Amino acid sequence: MYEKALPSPTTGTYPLPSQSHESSVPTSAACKTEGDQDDDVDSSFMFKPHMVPAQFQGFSCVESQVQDAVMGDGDHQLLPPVQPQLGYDSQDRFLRQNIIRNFASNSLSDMDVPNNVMMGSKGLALETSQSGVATERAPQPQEQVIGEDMESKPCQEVDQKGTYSTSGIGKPNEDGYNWRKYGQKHVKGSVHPRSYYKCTQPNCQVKKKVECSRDGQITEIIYKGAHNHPQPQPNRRAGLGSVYSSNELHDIGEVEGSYAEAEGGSSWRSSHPYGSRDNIAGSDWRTDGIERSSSASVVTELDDHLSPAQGKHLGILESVSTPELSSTLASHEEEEDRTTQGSISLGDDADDGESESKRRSYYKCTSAGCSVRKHVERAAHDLKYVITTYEGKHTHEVPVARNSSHVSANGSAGNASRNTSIPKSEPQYQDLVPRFERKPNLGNEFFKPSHLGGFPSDMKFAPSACYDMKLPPFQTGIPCGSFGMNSNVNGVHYPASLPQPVTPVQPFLGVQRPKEEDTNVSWRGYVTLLLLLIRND
DNA sequence: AGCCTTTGACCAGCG
DNA sequence: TCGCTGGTCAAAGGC
Repeated sequence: MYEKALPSPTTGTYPLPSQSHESSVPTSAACKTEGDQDDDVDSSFMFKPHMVPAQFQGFSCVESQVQDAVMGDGDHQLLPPVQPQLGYDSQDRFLRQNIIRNFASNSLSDMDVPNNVMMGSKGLALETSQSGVATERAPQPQEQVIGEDMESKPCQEVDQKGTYSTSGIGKPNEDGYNWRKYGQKHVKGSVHPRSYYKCTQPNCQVKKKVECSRDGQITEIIYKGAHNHPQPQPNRRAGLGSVYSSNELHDIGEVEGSYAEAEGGSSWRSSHPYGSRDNIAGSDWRTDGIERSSSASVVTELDDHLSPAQGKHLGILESVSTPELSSTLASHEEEEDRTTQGSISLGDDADDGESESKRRSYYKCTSAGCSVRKHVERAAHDLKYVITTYEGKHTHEVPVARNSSHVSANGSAGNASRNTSIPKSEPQYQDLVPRFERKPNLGNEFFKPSHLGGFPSDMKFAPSACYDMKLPPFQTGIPCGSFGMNSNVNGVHYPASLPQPVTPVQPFLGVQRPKEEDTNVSWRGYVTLLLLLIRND
């Protein structure tokens, strides 16, 4: 089971909404290769074709093509199999497995989505930084809408009394420890019941609170305390198949994903506690706390008796791993967060890359009345992959100011006045030049704005900013031209108009940060670049 | 028999 | 002091 763990914490794991209004998107016909994929969602970080919403199929198609280009063997696995590795994010696995179950149990037809719910506009953005193998994520369910409907098909069992039953859904012991449920309450302010678990180890005082949505997804896990014992062997009757090393738990609290990337020309609010509450690079990225909707949020409460050193270690885990971010997103609240949230397993040697890979940021569009969200995360399997999931449909037009500005190579934005918290010189990031001066003739529906961030198809875009691409620098110093980029690789044709990046490229190990100029239209650049990079991966 | 979940009751903190 | 709320206890029952 774990040997097939998905490379991304949330890939292929969300119930997929109907995509009623995305009829313009090429579907399976154009991405037929997707249909050949293995049904085992665990194995290959991919989606069942019938579960892929139309708009995602578009991306899936891109990925398939890309994968063909990369692998050249017809294997449409989007990503290489993930080998079991010690220290792999247990939370990711935990959530992943949980979500996988839901994903597997939910087809599009199973979703009862009210017409007034903009689930159909959920978009999927493919982002890549260097090697360019795109990752994709299924849309996150809008728990507030779908999950609330008891009349819809709840994945979570509801017993005869109408109460929740957490049994069989995201077993709380899937983090590798054995837990005994000692209570359940319906807390105020949450639509989901909260279950209380204790570690079954005699002298272990670790507790955790788990909230599950009706569709069975764990929306929140709060750990309290630290295990004083090694992880038990997975021979218990419950939680079979959940084998997490004890040091995986150190990741549980690490949802403090803090990189953000502004796109769509909209303002975003990060739900991440470390999120870019500042107007990072010009977009209104704000944090609004732990996201509790679709994908789970996991917060670890540090036990009171944690030593200062331990607490310090936590801070290291969350900040040092992403120094760029710390430099740009630090705030007094961050310090506070560090003291209240963290990982449990304190003695582990946290791999910086691994920690970084688990950083998961949530953003909300700050435009009034606009409920669009996006979720940016780094794929767990490979830090080079950044996964952005869009949820909802913008109800407003793209802020003009953000479309009309360009970013200089050093990251300073044209609308620098909005970037008061961000150093104008941003060595970690740079535009991938050249910007497109004209539209790449992709001729692909996938790149319609409506599929890239949920903007209405009739959204107007500022041409001048259409193809700005914001990508992190590459370290290799190898000009893209040396990658042998051409318009036809492995039989995959790439539009001749695709830009030929000429800047040195470096592996992206940092965090992408939002940029004001990252308009929705720049996503085209992302996708285009994706193709370019993957060809030369 | 042991372990677990369920669930109503109880307790403590807080405004 | 009271009511609200979150957290915990413990009996009952299931597996």
